[in-house]
Amino acid sequence: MKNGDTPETTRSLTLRDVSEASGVSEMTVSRVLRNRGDVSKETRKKVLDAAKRLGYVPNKIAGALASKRVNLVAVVIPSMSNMVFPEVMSSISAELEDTELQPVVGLTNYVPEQEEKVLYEMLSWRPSGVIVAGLEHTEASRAMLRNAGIPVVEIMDVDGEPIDTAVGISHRRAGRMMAQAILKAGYEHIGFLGTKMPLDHRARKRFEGFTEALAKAGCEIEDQEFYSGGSALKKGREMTQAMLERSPDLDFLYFSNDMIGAGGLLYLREQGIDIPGQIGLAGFNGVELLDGLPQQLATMDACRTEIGAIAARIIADRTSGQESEYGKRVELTPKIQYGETLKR
Amino acid sequence: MKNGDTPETTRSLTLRDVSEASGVSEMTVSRVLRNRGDVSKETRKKVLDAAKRLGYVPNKIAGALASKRVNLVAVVIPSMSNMVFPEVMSSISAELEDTELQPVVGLTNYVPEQEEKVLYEMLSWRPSGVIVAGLEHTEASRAMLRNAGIPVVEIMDVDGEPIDTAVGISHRRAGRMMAQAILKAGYEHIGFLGTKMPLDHRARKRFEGFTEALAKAGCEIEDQEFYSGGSALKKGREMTQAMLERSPDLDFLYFSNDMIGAGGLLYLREQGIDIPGQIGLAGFNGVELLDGLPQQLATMDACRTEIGAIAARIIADRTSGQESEYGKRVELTPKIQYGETLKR
DNA sequence: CTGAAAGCGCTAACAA
DNA sequence: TTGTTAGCGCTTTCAG
Repeated sequence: MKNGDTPETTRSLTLRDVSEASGVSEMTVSRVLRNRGDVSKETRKKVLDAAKRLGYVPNKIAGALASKRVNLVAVVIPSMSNMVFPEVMSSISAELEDTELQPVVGLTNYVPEQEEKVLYEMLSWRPSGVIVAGLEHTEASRAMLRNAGIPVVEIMDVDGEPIDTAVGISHRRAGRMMAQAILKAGYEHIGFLGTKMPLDHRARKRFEGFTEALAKAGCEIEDQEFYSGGSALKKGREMTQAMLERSPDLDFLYFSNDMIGAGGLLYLREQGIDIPGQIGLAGFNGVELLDGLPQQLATMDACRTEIGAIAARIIADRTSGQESEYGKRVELTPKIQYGETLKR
Repeated sequence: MKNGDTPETTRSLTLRDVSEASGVSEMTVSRVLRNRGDVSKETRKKVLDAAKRLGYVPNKIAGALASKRVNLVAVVIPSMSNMVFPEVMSSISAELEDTELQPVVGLTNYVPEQEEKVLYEMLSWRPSGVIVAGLEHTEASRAMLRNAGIPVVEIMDVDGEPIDTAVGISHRRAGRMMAQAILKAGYEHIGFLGTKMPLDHRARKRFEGFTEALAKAGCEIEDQEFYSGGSALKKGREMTQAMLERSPDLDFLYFSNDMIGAGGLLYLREQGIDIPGQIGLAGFNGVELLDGLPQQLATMDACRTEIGAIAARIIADRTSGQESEYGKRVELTPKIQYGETLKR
């Protein structure tokens, strides 16, 4: 003991070190550190003191191997750049806050093969559950998830067959709802502006639902334009300008997300165009950002916060062996927010 | 074998299962699966086939314990709600892409005690390195990090004493630079609008640098206002309105972030105020979002992308035993973007 | 209330 | 090129 308490070596401290420093068996030290079983007040104190003095940090790797319990929840999402996903992450984190569980993120960039790799990677840590965005996966991914023997919650979308449990909204229905609202308001010449992302299935489904509902009313999209990359706000501006120069008769623009919608809104106002009289606008997502624009953009809430919370809750419940109050498919209902750019 | 290949049990497959299924020793199976050592083509194939057929997913917990190597990098940041952090995350992820390393995030909500907890939690997984936002930590956190025996990179800020390595900008200097640019442009009556976050040390330092540089020129902030929560764009509007009603003589507003700056900008334009003639504006962060506003807001790039990339590189280099090209303190230089709201 | 023994699933190090 | 033997640091289980 004469050379002090600071370990000069690079080797991490072990239970054994604490055991020796406190004169208590490893087993009891372990019990104290995990608050398990009965330990006398004195031994408890001895152990805690020693652990703190040495700066002991337990090794979860070893713990997990021995106990076969890993308190991690794998969360697999496309990206961090689309504000939507950090937001679900936040709500998952919040919901898991007062459980033992800890979320761990993996990114797929919307590429199925990358998703497969990430899932493999994450499953090899034997997490307690998986939350993954979307219902579309490679067959290998589905097999992995099915065989993992842990709860799997697919989020954001319910249009499809879940592996285990799905929590989200129907994007097809969301598209349909918006189409109906637009038609009901009397708009007839509709343009669509979106992202060029064949692998964004939710955007695709919204688009399909949208055109389908229009078709049912004998209406058709008269112009459309897709972008990729760059500042969404700016793209919204540019695309709106381009589209209106090309198709000046349009009286409504449906944007696949709020940011490009906001860009279009700013542009049209600058042109002195009357919104929603001359042209109506709508976006999608209901991002908080919209509060503060000169005019409130019509949009539709994607229920991201509830989705994250419910998904996390399902994993937490199933992990702790509780009967979950949710079924195999939890469909939330997005609400249209008319804002000030869509007549009622 | 007659009951098929799909495991009905909940127990995960082990190396041993693959070993038995392929008639090759566990050790060799392990070698094949990790591409280590020489293995004959045939055995390799046998093993790979068996592994794929069974759907074997290696157990990294056991692997890590045995090899004492964990390819995780702990990334500890305040939150996901401030776009800035998902952005650094993205660049860390990208930089780590073609290494063995995998980032794992932990959130602190700007609370030092929570940071301490998160660090403890993460360190207990024995990661290969830690990237943590900021230089301010509890003494216990610093001790943990110091004793962890792994590379620790503190990011976003260099104003202070790093535990190991710091990569970022000097926010004090950033504040000073902006003050100088504003004075040089001839503005004299300056208001400050920011977030009410005593624990956001970077914002605080910018503010300090800002007022310090003003003071040196015999100038003083004439009004200030702080907000918390809500839509930043909207808050920017409201605060700007409130401040100008209170202090109509101001000729410059310095916002602590771009979103509230954008709110202010939109509001002032609606009021028909001449920017930057009558009033100048500046924000901070250089978020891409700004492209697309009716007028380009003056701001200052916080170098987030480079910071993430460099931090990740440092960890990757040190982990692979390479000599890193970076020193103990990497100070990047933010550049003022004058945009169209600050006279030159 | 405390301790001793066994082993989680894998890999390092050595042997064949 | 392949296999064998010991653990990695902890927890489970069972005995005191």
